Amino acid sequence: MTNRTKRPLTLRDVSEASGVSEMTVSRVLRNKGDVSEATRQRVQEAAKRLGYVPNKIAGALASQRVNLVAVIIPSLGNMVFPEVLSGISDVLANTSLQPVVGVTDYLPEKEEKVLFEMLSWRPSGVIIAGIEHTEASRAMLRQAGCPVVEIMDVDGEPVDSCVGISHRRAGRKMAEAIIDAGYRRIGFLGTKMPLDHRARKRFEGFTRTLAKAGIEIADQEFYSGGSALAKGREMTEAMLKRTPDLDFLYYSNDMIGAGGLLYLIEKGVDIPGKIGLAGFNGVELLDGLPRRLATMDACRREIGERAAQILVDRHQGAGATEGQTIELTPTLDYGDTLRRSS
Amino acid sequence: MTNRTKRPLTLRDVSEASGVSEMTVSRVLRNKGDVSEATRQRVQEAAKRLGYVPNKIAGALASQRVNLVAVIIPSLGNMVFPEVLSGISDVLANTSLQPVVGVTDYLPEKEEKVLFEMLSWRPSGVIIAGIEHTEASRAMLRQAGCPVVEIMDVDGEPVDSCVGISHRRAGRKMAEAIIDAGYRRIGFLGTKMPLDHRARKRFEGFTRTLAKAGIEIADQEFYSGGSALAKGREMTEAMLKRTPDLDFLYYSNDMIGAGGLLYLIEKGVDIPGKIGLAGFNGVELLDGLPRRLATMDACRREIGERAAQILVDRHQGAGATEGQTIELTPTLDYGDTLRRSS
DNA sequence: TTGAAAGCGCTAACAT
DNA sequence: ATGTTAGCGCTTTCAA
Repeated sequence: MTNRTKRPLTLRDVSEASGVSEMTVSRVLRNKGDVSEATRQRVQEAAKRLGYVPNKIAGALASQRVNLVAVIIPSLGNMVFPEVLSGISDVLANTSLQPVVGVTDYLPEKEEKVLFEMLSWRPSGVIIAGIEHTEASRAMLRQAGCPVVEIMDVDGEPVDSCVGISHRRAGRKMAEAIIDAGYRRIGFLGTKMPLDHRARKRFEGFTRTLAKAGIEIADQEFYSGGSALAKGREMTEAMLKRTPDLDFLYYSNDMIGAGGLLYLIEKGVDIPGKIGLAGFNGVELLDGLPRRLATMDACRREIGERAAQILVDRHQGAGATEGQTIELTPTLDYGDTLRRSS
Repeated sequence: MTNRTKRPLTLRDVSEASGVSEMTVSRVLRNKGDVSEATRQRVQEAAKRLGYVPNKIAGALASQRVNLVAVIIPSLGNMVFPEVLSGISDVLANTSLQPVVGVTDYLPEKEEKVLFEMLSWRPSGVIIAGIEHTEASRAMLRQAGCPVVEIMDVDGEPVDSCVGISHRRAGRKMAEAIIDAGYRRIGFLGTKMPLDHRARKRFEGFTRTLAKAGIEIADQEFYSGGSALAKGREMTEAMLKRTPDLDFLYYSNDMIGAGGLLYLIEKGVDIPGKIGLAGFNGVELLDGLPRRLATMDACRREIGERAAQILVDRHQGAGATEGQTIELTPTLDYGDTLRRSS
């Protein structure tokens, strides 16, 4: 009934057990080519009885085809990438393609390593977060011999296809909404991550737009490590102690924003009257908070879906989409913490 | 300088470019066997210049060795598995083994599919969440021909090795603490997930222990979908409206517990005096809440580390650990929402 | 509809 | 220290 030896079963074992040639067994197992119903039955019965699991390594080598899509992201821990992944999975679920995830921890050298490792499995496509890579990584992507989609960010020069939002524009949009609402003494709280280019670009777009309106960031603080919620609370307290006349706090992500929000609610501060708040990302978590934090949706799910769709299309020969860039538009959610206008 | 053809480069290309035999090129690229410094230089230069990326498919087939560890988990969305993964990654980072993640969405059929798919790549080891699997899955695991570690849960019959906690015991422990603290009118709020066996076991251990003390669950409610935080808030409100005399709420996870906590703080309810609360998991998120929810640490990180370590040991021939079960002990954190004793 | 032969790109094992 | 040979387990291609 079962395989007593430790040697994994091969096609040959199924062939012998069913009295059908290896080639025909292969055809049955892949549903390819014409096989008589009788033979098909016998083969399937034998394969099942033995508990045969095909060897994709051999199959891939022989067919020069690998149904894997390399997905390379910075982290699994912050909610944003799992959502992108789920968009990717959903689209690929209806195809023969399978996502394989690699994590870089926001480290360019690790990205290089992971990329090299994944490319050495000759995937059918690559989805990689961000548009900034080392020269070596870019070279690998160019020569991968398969479609490449850079995601999340469109501010830069993609190697091939690209799906994302403009984080500079997102920062700008938020700045405009804040100015329009009449806030003038603005503080910024973010992560101390020189390698998070998207957060950096939002910050740049934000400050630049304020500057054009003659406003300078009144105070700013960056953190690293620890629980984002707790950090948001602490940083907010510290900043308001230092600069009590602030009337708006812009957080680089929703989690620290939520921490700040909880703190201010506790203190009984009038939001958004005395002080306004906004984060970034539109994480579902926020739904349960006492008040809804203003935020901007980064289109994470859709980014995953569109990226996967590009790979699926190109996998099926539609080379038309080669090198295209899709820019999505994040929507601003005023929530309960950002006035509509002054 | 770069590969203009779309055909991926092979060892042979590097061999020709460097004037060294394929075999020696292979040795250089794998740091295996004796190669003179001079040859090594030439080969490495050529490989780098061409942008050669080795073909692991061919390598794996020839060597009958795959440096992949299949990691199969139900979900990426709820924080607990990313932490397990990071434990696994950290341990494997110092080895030649690489984790590859598959997600089952808590669906046994999908688990079967994912498992089959991953085993067809002939991984060097399998780490799979849970101890309940379909008969077909168990058969595959038995015959995988590589070490298998089932994680998270030890209440049952593992196929091979096992690392986790006893969720029944965890439920019992929480019940005991609650009883000791003098609470008597207890409500339970959880996920409507018949397939989340660990939540089910905690619930069983919990109710059974209460029953022994002559206490019955006074009210209970299960949800599915939506934001956990928001659901926790809504369910708490609904339950207290329905059964106002409850003096304790036990949540099947920290996120809904946090939702309930925020709601009750808002209402100005005396916690843990008038009503006590507890969740499960010890998620870092909780650190930023106004008060610390009582919870129980599920040893997620350590589970990942120990499981990976078992695979590493067995990969290096130490068959001694075969079939062992490691039961970790979750620690109870009283936080600010569970009295110490009556 | 089925089978036989020839690789896929690499590495183990054995020369030299 | 380097090269040669023979596969790994499949699939492609061509023949029957």
